Amino acid sequence: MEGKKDMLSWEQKTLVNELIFGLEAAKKLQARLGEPSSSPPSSSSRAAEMNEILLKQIISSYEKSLVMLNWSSLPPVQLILKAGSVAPVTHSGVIPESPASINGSPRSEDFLDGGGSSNTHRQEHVFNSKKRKMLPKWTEKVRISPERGLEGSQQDDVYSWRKYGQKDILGAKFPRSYYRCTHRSTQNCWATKQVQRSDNDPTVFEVTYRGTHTCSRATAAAPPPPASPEKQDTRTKPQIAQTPNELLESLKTSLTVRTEGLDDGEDVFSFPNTPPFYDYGNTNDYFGGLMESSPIFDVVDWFNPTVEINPEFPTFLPDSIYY
DNA sequence: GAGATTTGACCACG
DNA sequence: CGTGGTCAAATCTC
Repeated sequence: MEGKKDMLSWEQKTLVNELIFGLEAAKKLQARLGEPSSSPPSSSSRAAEMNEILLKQIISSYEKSLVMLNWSSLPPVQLILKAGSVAPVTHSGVIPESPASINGSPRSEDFLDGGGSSNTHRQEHVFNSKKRKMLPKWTEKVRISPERGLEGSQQDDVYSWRKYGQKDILGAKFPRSYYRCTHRSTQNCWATKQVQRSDNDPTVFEVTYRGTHTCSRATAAAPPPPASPEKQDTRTKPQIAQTPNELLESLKTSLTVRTEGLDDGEDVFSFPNTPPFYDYGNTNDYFGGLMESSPIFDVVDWFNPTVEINPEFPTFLPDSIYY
């Protein structure tokens, strides 16, 4: 299974280069457009907003294309989504595979198989965990605040997650919950995420995503049971909800995503809440009070946020991030 | 009854 | 050998 790790074909490389080029160009444009201060919040901002959205879509497309090509070592994106409120809920980073890891098999259909033979199970497991290590991984922090509900990016929460485990982590006060995409078996979507409440600040949850969804989001969201993992977690679980578990439920909201600046680090721009004009397929139409998650965030989701090391988590972050 | 969660056990990795 | 991640049977909820 490892045999074919050779590099991409010339065409592929060229393609990747082109994509990267386009991506970079889009990002620059984005940086230029994104000057929050100069735009009057009212009138022109709408147009600007649109521009940003479109830009994001463009960038997102590039990124997705790259991801599809298995070329995930994208340069960090520099976007800062801002819920516009409180605490800088930070968003920590991502580390895409190292450039060197342009891994061969452009297609990951290998996992297919799914053959349910009990025998394969273990192997499948092993196999996956191996591959999983190569998946992009990033962490976001979601803060729950009594008034604002959730802060943090919820990009991925449009997807439906299924909890498959919980574990006490050494040195951590709170257990860590493991979720995987509900469509794992049906669509071979290997995206997973881990949710862990911060020791220091119980109102903050660190959500570590691994891998991007290969399932069709539209499909995923179509059956509107937007179950938020945390929510579910809370729900059936009379457990010791230390605190704002309920808030957690309302969780699915906006989050401050902070992707570190790449070019200059100074042009950060914030995203206003975006209008739900995006149509990712009928999706959960609602962003009502607590938006499910703005499509935009979805787009952004494809970016590989840069790691932002938080003083509070100096130790493990760097390490765990690199894979 | 289907699908999701809980929870103890298993496994791989460092 | 300890720890983190995943599995899977039992259980729960709708």
